[in-house]
Amino acid sequence: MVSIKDVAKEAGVAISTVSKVLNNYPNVSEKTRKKVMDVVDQLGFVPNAMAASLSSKKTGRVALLIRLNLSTQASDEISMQYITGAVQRAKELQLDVITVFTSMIEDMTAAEVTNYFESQGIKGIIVYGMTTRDKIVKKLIDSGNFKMVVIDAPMVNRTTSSVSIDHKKAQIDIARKTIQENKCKKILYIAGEDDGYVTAERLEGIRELCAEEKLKLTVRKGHFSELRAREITMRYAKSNDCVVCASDLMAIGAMKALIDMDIFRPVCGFDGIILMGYVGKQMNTVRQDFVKISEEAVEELGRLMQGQEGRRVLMPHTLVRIRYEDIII
Amino acid sequence: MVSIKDVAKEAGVAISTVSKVLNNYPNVSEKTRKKVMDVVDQLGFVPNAMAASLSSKKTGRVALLIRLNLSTQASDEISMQYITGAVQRAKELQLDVITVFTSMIEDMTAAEVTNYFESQGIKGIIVYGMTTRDKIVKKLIDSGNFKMVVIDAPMVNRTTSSVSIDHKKAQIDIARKTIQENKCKKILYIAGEDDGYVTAERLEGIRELCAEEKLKLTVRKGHFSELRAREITMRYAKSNDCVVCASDLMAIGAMKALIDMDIFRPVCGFDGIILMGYVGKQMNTVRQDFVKISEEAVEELGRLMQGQEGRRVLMPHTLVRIRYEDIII
DNA sequence: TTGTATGCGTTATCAG
DNA sequence: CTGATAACGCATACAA
Repeated sequence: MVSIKDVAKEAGVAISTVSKVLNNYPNVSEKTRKKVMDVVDQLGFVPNAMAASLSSKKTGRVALLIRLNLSTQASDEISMQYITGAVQRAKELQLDVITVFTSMIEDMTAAEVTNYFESQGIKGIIVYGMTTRDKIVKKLIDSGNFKMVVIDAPMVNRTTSSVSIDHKKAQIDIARKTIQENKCKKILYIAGEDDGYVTAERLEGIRELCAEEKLKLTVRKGHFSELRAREITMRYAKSNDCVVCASDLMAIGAMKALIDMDIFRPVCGFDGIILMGYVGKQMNTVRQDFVKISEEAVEELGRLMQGQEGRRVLMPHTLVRIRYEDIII
Repeated sequence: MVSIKDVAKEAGVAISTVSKVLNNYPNVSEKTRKKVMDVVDQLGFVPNAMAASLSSKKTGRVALLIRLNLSTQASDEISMQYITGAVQRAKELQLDVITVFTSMIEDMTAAEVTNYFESQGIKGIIVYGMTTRDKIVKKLIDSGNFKMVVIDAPMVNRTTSSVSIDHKKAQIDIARKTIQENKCKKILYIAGEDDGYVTAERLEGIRELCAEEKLKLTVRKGHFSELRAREITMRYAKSNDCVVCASDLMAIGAMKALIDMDIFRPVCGFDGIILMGYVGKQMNTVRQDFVKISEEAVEELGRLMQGQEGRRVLMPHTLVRIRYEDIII
């Protein structure tokens, strides 16, 4: 393995000079800079990241903390897009990411998790799918030991930023569109999980809309489960004229139930997953760009690691209808 | 951050002694071992992985080299399961993984990729979705610089193992089952991509079966594309009585085409993705356990890193029918 | 502007 | 069995 020493020798300069060139120090003559860079290119030298971080106490390592909800198709799709966005942007920012699933740390204490991450040289963490019950993540955030970015949870402090779409507004937008298109009066809302931060925000949205528009609102908890949504629809759809769901998966469950019941009710979902194109009936849904959200999270983490303070970052959403013709490739 | 020095001081021994305890060296008295371990637990000490690998020249870092085919639902699901299996097993084996997409290295030379991985302390690589056109990966394998495990491609040498199901046999199994159940005589086979290793193996399987059973066989290339499969089905299904597809996605495309054509032909797929449950019509398919395959790949990589030679590892497959009732949660 | 020397947290070699 | 001490590859304060 070619080291900085080899480069120094070959270029006829001191190790520290090579280091300075590599790290863009100001006080290096253009001549030596070029000489060094030539040798670097010639030898194909790439600094040993381990040694560099050991010496400088700085690393570019960040962890992606991902909750594997269930093995539903939907969450796989979303998780993969999160990972894709993060890994790509990280590469561009010269960061390297390691992927960690919450299941792997859930039997550790916060101190153990901290030690583990620190031993791995991890300086930043992006949290996907945090719930109100995540005590360990909460402690990590409060400790200030790591720079953190939390997706979809309103955690902000000096070392923590949040990145998400405006869930409340998105829920209002998609529900209003669906309701207006079909002139609905009685809304069945199938909500998500109690412990999800987004559940509360979306619920607030639909409540506000229904109050404003003087619509009758029935709320049931679907726990982001397709099956539960199906059951709820079977039971309550007849006495309502619209089914608003807090996730696409639940919207699919509801729609399939309606088909089986042989009645029509407009249904809208949330997330914009491709699966929506396979159900047969088109539905309105909120499209979140999970890749972009994750890219932005990495970028925000980069800013935090450069000393900036935590803040709330809002990402745009769009209203779409996913058709089979659009997704088939 | 608590270091080995702190532990040594607290335990009243030398740094080297602590190191020996940590690395299970033989020549340490039980008494000092316990004394040291107590302090380790008490201080919550975890060795700095960077420093350790810098010193020992050993690391437990492996890279997952993943090809993002297209943003089709199917490949997201499969990729995510690969990642899940790898990350989980890696954690158990005390390895840490970094995720790399082939798109990120495709504009580099093999030498650059090697330098990059070496600079990151990566000793092993698992390759998912290698094609016959992957020159860089091929060079990586031939160079012997890394221990490698290749999924679904028959690359084996001293430092390289392959892990996969028996694609030929699986294709024969699923096709035979479908053909027998429906007493078919004329088979339309929609194959995958020319540059995929599995494509050739599966094709060999269906050819062998048709020759053996004296069935008429028509082969068309679907390029793993749902749309292409649809088009092929539209054109050739009427003159055949069975559609065998080299992937579930193509099977879905074929089935939807048949429904639109309003004719019935038995269709079978390959992979066992959950999406199959959403199409309405049940189909036979080969189920691959991608999580287990990836776990096995990590384990095999571990063996290689411990000095064992490369070999071919075959994983089991099963024949299934995916119904909506089974996947809804 | 360049070079020398020290240290980062470990492992490993070699005396004791 | 235990303890100094020299690497590992690099960054950096300081000297030249």
